[in-house]
Amino acid sequence: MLRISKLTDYGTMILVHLAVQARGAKDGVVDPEHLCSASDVASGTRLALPTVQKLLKVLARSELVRSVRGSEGGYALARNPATITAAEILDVFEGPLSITECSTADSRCELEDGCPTGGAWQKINRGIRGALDEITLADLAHPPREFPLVDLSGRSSRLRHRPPTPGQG
Amino acid sequence: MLRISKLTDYGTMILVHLAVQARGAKDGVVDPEHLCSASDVASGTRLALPTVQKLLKVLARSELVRSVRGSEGGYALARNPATITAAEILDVFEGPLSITECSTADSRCELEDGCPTGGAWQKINRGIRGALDEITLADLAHPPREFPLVDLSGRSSRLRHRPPTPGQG
DNA sequence: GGGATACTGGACTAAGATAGTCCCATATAG
DNA sequence: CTATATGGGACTATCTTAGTCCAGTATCCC
Repeated sequence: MLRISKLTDYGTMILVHLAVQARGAKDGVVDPEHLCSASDVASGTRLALPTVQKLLKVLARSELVRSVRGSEGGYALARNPATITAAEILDVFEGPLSITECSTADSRCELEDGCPTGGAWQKINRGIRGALDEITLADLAHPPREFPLVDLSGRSSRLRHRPPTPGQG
Repeated sequence: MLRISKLTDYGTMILVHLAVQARGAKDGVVDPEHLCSASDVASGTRLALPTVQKLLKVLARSELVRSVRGSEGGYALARNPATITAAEILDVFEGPLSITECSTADSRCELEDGCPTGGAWQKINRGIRGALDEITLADLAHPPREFPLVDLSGRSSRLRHRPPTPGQG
């Protein structure tokens, strides 16, 4: 129906990984300052390293992730996961685009006469955004058991992330 | 942020056009049986004729539009616009896809351990769908002044019939 | 200071999706 | 039979996406 790109999906996985690491999932010690290198994240998420590097660069430029350069450097969340919303995450990766081009502020509609739907799409857009504002990264990073999981079928219905084959090319 | 394709947008315009025509906007006579040819729709919406033909074919195969072949044939809405939701419209053009591939039933996740976000994405998805279920084609076809509020505090309520907005006219 | 580590910025390409057009078959009215 | 319209696809340029790679810069540690 409505889609986000794979990269956005991967980026969310990365953020979840950072949140879990800050929580100290590995050794039980909570450390919000814990830095993860791109390699750490790649192995932790099983995503391809170049892809992870690319996405972390994007994240570091946003308000969501901070970076430390140099040896012993790495990435960490810039804010508490509970204050990072799904809407913000999507904005980082997909830009502030709306579901239709006309819903953005700076686009001109060449079909105004034949297009009496603009207002409605904007309404829909706001509704969607409202839904996305209600979910935080902390929610995403929590174990899924606490969530009302909808079992769609007998099969595994979790997110499918195909690890990009590190092809030669 | 989240995008629908241009074709979906065009398709919605076409549906709005059919709804307005059925309402008798042209000559003031309400006629739900009024057939519009693809050419009519193209000139009415100012979209290119081949594109309109393509989209009408898709619509005719759905439950939303019926068609009559042959001379004097054409297209008309198959149901009352108040019973056609935005979610249904998107389903016709974009398929029943969710915002992530894995939110659909028949996809398998190869990285279950690294992907603890499935439940949350589904929650987001449900919220979005709830917003889309609240808007009907009748709403889209009405002047956008007065509009029903989208409440997505809760979950998606099933198809909800809205009385035609009395403000029109 | 020098080397190793790790982020920064951007270019590049292969693959896929999208938008748009066109052709021919089929159905119906007159 | 002919004109009018829909039905079902095939087809192709174009854009977007996903993924990789390279050269540069900052920092730590010895």
